Amino acid sequence: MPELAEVEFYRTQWNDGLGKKVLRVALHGDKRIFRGTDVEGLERVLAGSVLKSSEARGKQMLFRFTKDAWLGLHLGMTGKLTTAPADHAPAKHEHLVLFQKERALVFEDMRQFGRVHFHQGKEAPAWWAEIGVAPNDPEFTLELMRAFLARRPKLTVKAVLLVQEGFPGIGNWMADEILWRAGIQPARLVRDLSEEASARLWKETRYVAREALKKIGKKFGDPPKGWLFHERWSRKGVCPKHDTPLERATIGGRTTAWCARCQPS
DNA sequence: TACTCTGTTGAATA
DNA sequence: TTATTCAACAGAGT
Repeated sequence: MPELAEVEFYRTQWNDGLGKKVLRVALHGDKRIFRGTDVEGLERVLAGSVLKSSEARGKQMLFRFTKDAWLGLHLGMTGKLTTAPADHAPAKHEHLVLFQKERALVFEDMRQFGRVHFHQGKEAPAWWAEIGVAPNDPEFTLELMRAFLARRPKLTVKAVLLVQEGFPGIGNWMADEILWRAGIQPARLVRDLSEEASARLWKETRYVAREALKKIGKKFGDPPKGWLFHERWSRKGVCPKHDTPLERATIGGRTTAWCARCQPS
């Protein structure tokens, strides 16, 4: 579930803990979300450190602590960040809990497609610096997007929108929303896009990213009325513009919904 | 009961 | 190097 805007929303859920010390760390260190992570170091260093700040880039989040400690989080498909009372007992899927005096900062992830990174150093970890420019960033220019498309000519447009190096933060529902608004058939190959079509793709990518951030990033909830979002889940979904039934297929390995009338080619 | 579906992604294979 | 497929996981729905 968590795409660009939802990630931003979840990031802010730990804001109450900013400037406060972590007294104790509870975690399920054998879970998949910790794969490749120095769990022992994470536990030892974060206990006694103070949460200083946080930032989101695409679907990634980075929390900065004192002691030069950095906690990177990815929510996968079912990850959530919440807070709980200080005496909270971690539930089955609450794999990482940072206890502070007044509250517990909770990371839960039922299906464990998410990920926890721990890093200690003056600078942010290398993987963080390498994240691409997200569509809500002013640096996400038409030229930048076209340069990325040029390297993926044989992907379908639907598939290319899901490649995080080029479109950080875009996930399945946002991709469908963008293509519907841009009037592009999702199974179209990238190399067959006209100049005009790629310009529309760029414009709508930015629009959907910014609007979603505005509406969902602040206060969790559904996108505005009239978005394809509200129709694409249901078997009986119809195009918000013409009420024509939506087409459905697996494209780029993912369930895809589109309107044959709005997106003929 | 058993089988299918799911908003992610990254490893293995071609 | 780039594209495709499948598995990791847990639960809900049919």
